[in-house]
Amino acid sequence: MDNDPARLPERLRTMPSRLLAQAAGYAQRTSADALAAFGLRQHHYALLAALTEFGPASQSALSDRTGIYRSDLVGALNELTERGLVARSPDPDDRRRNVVNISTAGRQQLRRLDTALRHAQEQLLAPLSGPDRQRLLDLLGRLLAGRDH
Amino acid sequence: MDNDPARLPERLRTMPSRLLAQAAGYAQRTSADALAAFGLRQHHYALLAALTEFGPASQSALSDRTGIYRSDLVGALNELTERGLVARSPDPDDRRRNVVNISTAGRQQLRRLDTALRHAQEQLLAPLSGPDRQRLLDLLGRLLAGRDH
DNA sequence: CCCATTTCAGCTATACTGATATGA
DNA sequence: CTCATATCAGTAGAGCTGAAATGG
Repeated sequence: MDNDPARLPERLRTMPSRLLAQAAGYAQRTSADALAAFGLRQHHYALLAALTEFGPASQSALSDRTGIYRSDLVGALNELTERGLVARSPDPDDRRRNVVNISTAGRQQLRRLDTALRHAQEQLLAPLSGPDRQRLLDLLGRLLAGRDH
Repeated sequence: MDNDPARLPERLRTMPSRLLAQAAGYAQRTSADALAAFGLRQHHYALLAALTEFGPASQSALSDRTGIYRSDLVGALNELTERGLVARSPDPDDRRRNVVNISTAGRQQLRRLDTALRHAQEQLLAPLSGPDRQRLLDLLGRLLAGRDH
């Protein structure tokens, strides 16, 4: 039998990319759970956020503003449309495009999601003091700013 | 046309779980690329690491020691076996079990992977000073230590 | 009988690629 | 003709669930 405590190999325990992955996985799970209570996923939230903050946009612009691939956007927008949270209409100025608008219901839903996500982040960061939270965000920001790819 | 710089909604830019996800994604990509040069993935590395650090083990024990699900382990071990990096043999003491061993070639490969991953982590952390790297790892560790799920 | 181990078959959310039809 | 847009089809790695077969 294996009565050993579940040890992790040192190589894995100390690898920065692993630690980051674990922390991010935990964070994603926490946020995803909060959104799942509304039957939505991260893509949906990102789209609602982009639409309220920047106004109506083409799918191409939404892709740029959320980082969601154009191909994945189609499905996410279909789901938001089914739920009445956004509306797609053809752009009269350029008939290749759709103009996507957030609805009143979409704005209301976004407010609820904001609250739920605020709680999720709070729970997530609970082990860290205010200054430590800021330090963490700062360090992550600097890590990302230094990317080459 | 959309000549706007690719702005991100503030909600997304400032959400801790998003920042973490982005940093982790970048880190994972960097490590995965290093492993892909050898035709391997993270699961393979984790398994080779567990086998060298803790010695031969059943698949069940390997699952505990790497966090890889038993169902996913099967395929990863098949691939390692095909490449001659590990060997599976039935456990004489418990015929439900396989004993997995790392081969000499597996040990050699692991050394090469270690080197490649060391470079990847170095590149990843390049924007941070030594003390800042330590602070980041410490903060992530504390975040993970405070989990409830 | 119940429990552990391995394997198989499947699903999910996310990231990503390539092809196609339509229109600028 | 070339380029942009939206859509569709498909791939990939990783996390996860459930069921089946075998054996303790």
